Amino acid sequence: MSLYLRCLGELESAGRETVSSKELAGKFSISSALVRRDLGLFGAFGKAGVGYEVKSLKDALMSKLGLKRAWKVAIVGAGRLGLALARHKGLTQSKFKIVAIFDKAPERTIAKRDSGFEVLHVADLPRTVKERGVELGIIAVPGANAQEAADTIVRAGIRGILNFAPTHIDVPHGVFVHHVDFTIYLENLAYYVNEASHQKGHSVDRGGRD
Amino acid sequence: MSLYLRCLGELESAGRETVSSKELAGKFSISSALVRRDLGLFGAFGKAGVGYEVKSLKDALMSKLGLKRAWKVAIVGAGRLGLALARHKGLTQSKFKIVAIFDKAPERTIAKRDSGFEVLHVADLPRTVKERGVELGIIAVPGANAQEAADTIVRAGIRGILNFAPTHIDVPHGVFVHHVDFTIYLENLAYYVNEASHQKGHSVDRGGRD
DNA sequence: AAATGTGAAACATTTCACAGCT
DNA sequence: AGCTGTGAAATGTTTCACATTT
Repeated sequence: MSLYLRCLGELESAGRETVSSKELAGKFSISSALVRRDLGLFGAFGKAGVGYEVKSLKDALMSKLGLKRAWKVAIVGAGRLGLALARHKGLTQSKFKIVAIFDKAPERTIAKRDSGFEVLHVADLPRTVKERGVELGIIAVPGANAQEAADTIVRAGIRGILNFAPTHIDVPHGVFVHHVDFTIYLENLAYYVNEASHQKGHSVDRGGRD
Repeated sequence: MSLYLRCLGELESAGRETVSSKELAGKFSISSALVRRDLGLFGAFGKAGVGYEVKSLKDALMSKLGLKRAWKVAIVGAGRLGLALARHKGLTQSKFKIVAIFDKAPERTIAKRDSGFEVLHVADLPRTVKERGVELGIIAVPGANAQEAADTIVRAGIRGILNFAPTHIDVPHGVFVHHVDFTIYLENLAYYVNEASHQKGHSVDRGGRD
């Protein structure tokens, strides 16, 4: 639930000192009780009658989520998507630092005529991962090469993978994968839009509570 | 649960005629009973002693999910990400057809020197959406412009949005949004990797059942 | 007065276990 | 024999409601 974190960041830069469970609950359409329980899992910080101190709560969450430090990330696949991710504001402004980009054919990627990214050959991956201390990997290769890419980075010692290829990848026990599948997201949207147009007046968001 | 659909597609192209709930369950590490219940929601198709006929089950799912026809999609934002999505194999090979790409400054996008995508000005969006019958929208603009982009496409009549900007967007009731936030995905991975390295031998995947 | 933290209730999801079909 | 479909149990999640703290 790092959504809370995002929210706290916004509140902090808006200059807020404290926030109540009720207010946080409102932003996600959940009950205030659930917010209190969730935050309780991180070792309770609220003051009765006042709420939670934004700054220290954010701090506690970041500790718990392992975000007090930067994480080094490598991208495999320097095609359009890989390069787009490398320069995506959401990432460049986060705790996640892209420290290397690999491709099977670095000399043929658009990185050359693009903004001068240094794209390394996958053959250099194991060594580079070790040298630069890479901890997470992003797979942005075509589906047909995804498993191969996964095998390579797992062998290099990476234990967290964000997979953008439209294919399921198998990894050994102890390695974590999050699969980002655009098509599935669109299918879900299509489903809801479809339903909504059939049954008029139907609602997915049950409206506010509390 | 369009994950089943993906699975059935694979089975079909592998030439399989039937599949049991047990086999499907294995692919997702859930119980076979749950698979049967899920599929039951779509109006039961299995034959006792045999299993489900792959082809007709896939067909039924596609009907239910509104995927018997193609869906027309527009992308707002012709930056690196927008164009990468437009050409992404996962999408181009799906039921979702990108029929227009918009940008505030189409003449400055890399589309010109790129593969000759026709990028339209956002001013043309309302008209084009109507003319081409666009039903879903993808937002691939910087965070600062995301809300503005959302307002524009909602006003044009689109009711399903896939948001790639690292910002929450507000939409009226009846419009569906799926937010794709790379940073949150990485934060989750970081959390798991962090946990796993602390408590040795910890497992997230409880292992196979059935 | 306004909020937290939490036991107990309500609700939702998942699995067990088995009758019944092919 | 092998599988489905489903009541009933088990488990997990969310909310209610209230005693307690500032």
